Amino acid sequence: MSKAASAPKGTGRKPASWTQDPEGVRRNILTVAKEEFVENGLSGARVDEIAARTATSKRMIYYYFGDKEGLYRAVLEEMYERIRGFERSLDLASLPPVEAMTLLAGFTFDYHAENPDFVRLVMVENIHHARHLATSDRIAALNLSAIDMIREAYERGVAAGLFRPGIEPIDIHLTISALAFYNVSNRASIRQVFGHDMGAPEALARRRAAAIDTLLRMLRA
Amino acid sequence: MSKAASAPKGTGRKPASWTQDPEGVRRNILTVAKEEFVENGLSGARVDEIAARTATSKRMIYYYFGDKEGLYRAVLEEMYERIRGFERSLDLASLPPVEAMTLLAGFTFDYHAENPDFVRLVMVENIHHARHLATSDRIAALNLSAIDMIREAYERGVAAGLFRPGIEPIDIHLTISALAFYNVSNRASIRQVFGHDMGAPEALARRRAAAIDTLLRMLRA
DNA sequence: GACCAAATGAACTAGATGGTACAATTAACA
DNA sequence: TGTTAATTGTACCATCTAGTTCATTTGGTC
Repeated sequence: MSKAASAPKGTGRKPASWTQDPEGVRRNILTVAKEEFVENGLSGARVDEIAARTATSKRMIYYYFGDKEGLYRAVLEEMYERIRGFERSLDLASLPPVEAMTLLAGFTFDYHAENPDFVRLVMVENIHHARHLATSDRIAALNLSAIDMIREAYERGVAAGLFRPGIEPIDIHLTISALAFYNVSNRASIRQVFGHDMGAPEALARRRAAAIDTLLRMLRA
Repeated sequence: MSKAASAPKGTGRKPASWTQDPEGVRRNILTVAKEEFVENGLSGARVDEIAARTATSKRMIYYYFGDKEGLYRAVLEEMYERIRGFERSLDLASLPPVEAMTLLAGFTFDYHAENPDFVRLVMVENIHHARHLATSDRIAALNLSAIDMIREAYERGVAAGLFRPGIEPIDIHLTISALAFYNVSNRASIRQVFGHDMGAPEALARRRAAAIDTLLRMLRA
């Protein structure tokens, strides 16, 4: 990936003579930082630990990101921008209403299941009352469009007599998200309390089908 | 509540001559600790801060709970035991299937909405991979019976031709919990990203109705 | 009222942690 | 080739933090 990350592996120390690679260093830091924040949260993550696992030094973290919170915010912003990219790639408008909703629910479920890192970071951010989302210009400029996409497909469905009227698009989104989010976010406690492993392929597949089915039943006229 | 907590308010220091009150001190510590862990998580909470807000001293925290994790575990155990108590108070078996499910979904939704502290602690514990739930004997002995209650009501519903067969009780539980948990756990980020305040009474009421309705539609034959 | 275990107070500490000072090296460009 | 801003390395520090030491007081028991 990044030049810096692939350069000196064994020692962890750069040679006396090195080559500049701002972007590489930045990426390398972000990658490691994400893992740390995902695993330990904002308060639990250690700057020294991040620095140690990096191909560069603690000095550079502060050079590029200012402080620990700045680094955390950068990680958060990157993650949300990534989602935004996936979201844009979905073309619900070209599908019939029921298929559009099925696709959206399935995609949302899969994205959460395949990206527990995302789920964990959102949990961490919520523990902190989304204070960093609130103060990030990059995220404010993002304009997540999930709700608009849902509204469009839903209204087509209502017009076609497939969906019952009177449902708020935000409620559709919340239902989809809740079902996708919960069994990733709470996988550990569910396993402890009920002895049920949500990570197992069969459990996951059944849950996926249930999520889609639940959504469609909620929408149907 | 506790004698210790109500004794010397202004100064925070006990008089030269004090009276022993083990249970009061214990309760006082647990109450303050819960607030701190709920607000800042396990890593973010500060033992000194907890001690300062207590009517007693840091010394007593370590005397009664061993270490920070011991205190956290005690808070967690108390919370789960409280849930268990509420759970037992529900008498689904004496209600018709549909009413039983409606009651359970409504109760679960309300409990989460009214106890964001509970939701936040569960989030914190999941960030830590439920490691403390796993090592707690008190919680292992709890035998949460939600699943059994659901199975009983569900099977009666199927027998009466009201519910469709083939649904796993755990899936019913997961659907109920997900819908109740998500809009409390993710309230902050939802508000930032979508500008939608889940705490507002109307939003909450609509969401409550949607949760119950969604569950019943999922179950109906 | 002497004795002892339980309960409590006050001060202290070793190590961790976020952050910095200072200096050196590199790369772009006149 | 000399100048300069952007990058990077090394060593360091002030403060915070979990946990402890040592001594004292209380309340029950014989």
